[in-house]
Amino acid sequence: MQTISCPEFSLRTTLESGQFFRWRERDGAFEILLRDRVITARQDGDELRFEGADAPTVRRFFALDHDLSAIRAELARDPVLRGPLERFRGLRILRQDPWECVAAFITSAASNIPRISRNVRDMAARFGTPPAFPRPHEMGTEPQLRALRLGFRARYLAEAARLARDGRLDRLDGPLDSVRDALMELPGIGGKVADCVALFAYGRLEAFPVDTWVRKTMRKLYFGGRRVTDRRIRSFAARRFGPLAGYAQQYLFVAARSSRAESRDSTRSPAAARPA
DNA sequence: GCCCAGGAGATTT
DNA sequence: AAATCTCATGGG
Repeated sequence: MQTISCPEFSLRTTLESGQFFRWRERDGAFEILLRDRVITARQDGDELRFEGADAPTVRRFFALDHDLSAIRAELARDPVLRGPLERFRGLRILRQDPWECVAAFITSAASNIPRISRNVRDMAARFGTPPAFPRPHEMGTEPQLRALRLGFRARYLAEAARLARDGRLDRLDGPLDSVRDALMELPGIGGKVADCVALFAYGRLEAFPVDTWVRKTMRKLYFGGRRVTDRRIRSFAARRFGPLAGYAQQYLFVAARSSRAESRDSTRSPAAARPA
């Protein structure tokens, strides 16, 4: 068991923010599957206690090198973000493995976080070398993936694995738009998933993934409820949040999702109220 | 039964 | 360039 200092960090908020799916809470600790490692971690204030990997690996994955105080200060210049920044204090953008991130977000199409987690777990159990997620050359065929109930995503995953095996995820750098275009050459990766991978795996903090929740909340908060194209939302975010757009996006995303959960909890009628 | 879900891709308008 | 359909599956 090791301990490292982790000021301005919330392990729980970060893991629960829907950017990474290979973790679970168990016996009061978090079990995190990082590449071929099982990391058990527990946060106690500004200290992170963990085992299963070395400190540099853990610091890099949790992006403890990001100056979150400075990021928050900069983004808090926008009054709209102050609530989310405070409420979800300590949320960081992780550094994930590119292929795992690609596979996870291909499955994310028209899905939801619990189901994505299950899909990722199923693929790992079926094709990987436990506890690692399958490398591209280990991935199953389309029929094998369909058997895991991945639906129309099965073909995308099988083909994307082939391209990843050919090195199509290697050395992606340069302007964000060129990284995006390179990612979008893989089937099942459109603009939104490309931005997720750029942000969560390639450390491109200026990427601004526009999903259904971000679209909804951006319309409401910045466009007077008018409907706008995703392209316009992205260019607005680039201008307004600059190189930290991705951080802004993640705080907006969790805030939008939590307000949904609250309204659902308060409006759902108890089972007893249902006619028998 | 209907609707929506961290969409993408193809087709139509 | 925007609107519309389809693609599978699961949960509310």
